[in-house]
Amino acid sequence: MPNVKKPLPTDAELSILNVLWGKGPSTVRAVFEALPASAGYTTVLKTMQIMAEKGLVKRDESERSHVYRAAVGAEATQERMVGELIDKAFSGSAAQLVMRALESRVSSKEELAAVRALLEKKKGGA
Amino acid sequence: MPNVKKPLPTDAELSILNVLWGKGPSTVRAVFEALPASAGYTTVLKTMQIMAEKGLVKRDESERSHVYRAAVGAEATQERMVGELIDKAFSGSAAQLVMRALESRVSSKEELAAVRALLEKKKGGA
DNA sequence: AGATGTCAACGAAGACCTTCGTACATTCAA
DNA sequence: TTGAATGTACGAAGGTCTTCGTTGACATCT
Repeated sequence: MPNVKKPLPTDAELSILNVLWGKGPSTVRAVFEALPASAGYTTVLKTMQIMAEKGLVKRDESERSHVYRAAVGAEATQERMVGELIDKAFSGSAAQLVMRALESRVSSKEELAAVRALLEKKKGGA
Repeated sequence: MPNVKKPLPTDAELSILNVLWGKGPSTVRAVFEALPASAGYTTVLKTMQIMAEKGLVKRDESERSHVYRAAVGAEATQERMVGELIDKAFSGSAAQLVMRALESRVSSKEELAAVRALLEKKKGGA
């Protein structure tokens, strides 16, 4: 389906995608109001227009207030961004990145348990 | 000692830091030749000069060929970069990033074992 | 109808990054 | 001493990203 390679989102674009992923299809105003206190309305609008050009979001223009929805998945995007960081900063070693993240950031018991469970699954599985 | 906050390295800067971290203090030419096939010599030089201004590297000018060494640690830099990604793309959850990395990238038995060992240490420790 | 508010569109500015041409100094060899 | 090689320094171009002012269309309220 994705016949064209979509670029990774920039910082501003990612913060907008986070809103769309959380709230579903939204108008520019809704996104603008959901954002902490960042930029002005026209800045958000402009960024979303650029995102539409890039294919990161789809736009429904049937109403006067256009409705935008994410055109890239959260998981796929996270995966690509992590992969990029692994290649750039960890010589391609996912395990190194994982250990650096676990060492430097405290995680709750529940989160650590989830990671352990995933590791067990990988052990048993492939 | 780091009285000023050093910015995170850009992509080109990070590739240079990777060389310095691996080979130790080096001249521009040595770095240039260690880099895959990326940019021209003056591009590498310019980038390293900018890095010196930013405080990412230190420069020894006592010889005609200046010798540069990394002024930021590999681990600390990796830690900050991972942290930034966690905040931007994973709502601050390190565990989520870890799981995404483990799911999407194959790791060797040894690497997975190392991650498990780290988790056990965290379990027993704090 | 006229005033007011909301919206998309456009253009441009400012910051940063990457790239490289050019200039100038130094070293070394013929 | 002249010329080639090697080095730093400088400046500028081209790209991307973020930001926002302004404009014109449309809607709504009085």
